[in-house]
Amino acid sequence: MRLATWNVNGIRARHAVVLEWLEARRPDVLCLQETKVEDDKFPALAYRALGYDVALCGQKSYNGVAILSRAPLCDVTRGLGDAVDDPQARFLAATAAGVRVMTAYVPNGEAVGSDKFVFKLAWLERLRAHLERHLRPGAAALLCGDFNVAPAELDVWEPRVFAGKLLFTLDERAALERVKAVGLVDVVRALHPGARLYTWWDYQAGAFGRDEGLRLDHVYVTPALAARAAAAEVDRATRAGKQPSDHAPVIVTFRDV
DNA sequence: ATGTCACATCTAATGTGA
Repeated sequence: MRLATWNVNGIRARHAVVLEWLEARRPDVLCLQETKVEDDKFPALAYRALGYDVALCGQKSYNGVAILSRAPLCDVTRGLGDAVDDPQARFLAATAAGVRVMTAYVPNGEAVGSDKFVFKLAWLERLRAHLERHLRPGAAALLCGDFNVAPAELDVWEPRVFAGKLLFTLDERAALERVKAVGLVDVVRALHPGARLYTWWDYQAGAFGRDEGLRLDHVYVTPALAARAAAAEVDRATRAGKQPSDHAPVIVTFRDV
């Protein structure tokens, strides 16, 4: 299985780019974040025409996640399924070819210490609790998406600039670490220890040209899947191309899945 | 230095969110 995750920053604004990319790269599964559209306005027909099944969890204007899969999707669940009354469309899970695929768009947090920052930390804890309820030891499962957290110094272009800043605070990194600690492996980092593999660059100030990026998009997998991980890449060419999202696709290949 | 996008709204310039 070849799986990709991509924060597209608006599926309608990115439709032509995503279609062209899908035709060229043909991943088995593509998880999308920040689709920014209600489900009945998602351009699902075009993806179905390319042979992809489509599962959606969207809303008007903001957030929104989707899973596209060449194998039929089953057991689709939307949201974290806890007691919190939360209208934000940020989590979707479905099973594709026997693999439980979960995708998340973690809140950005706006500013350190803000209400949205507090919500972000609480959301990560809710995500951890969801995984604890649903992940089974030995299962083939993965959690991918835009986590809006750079886990380590290697994942920010200048650690001194980012110390204590949004996306890199110790609180955010600890909350993400607790998610991972349910029993998941950061498979891109496992395959590329020591590599600078940014996935997001600010649209402003020529950040991409200067390679001033952050690694915010991650693929976490169970040990069963980690053992089958053969390759991982960040598709920087797409970020460099026309009408880019500010995030690049991350692609992971698993053998015998 | 601010530098950019996407989306919504009293369809044109502005606010919100990232």
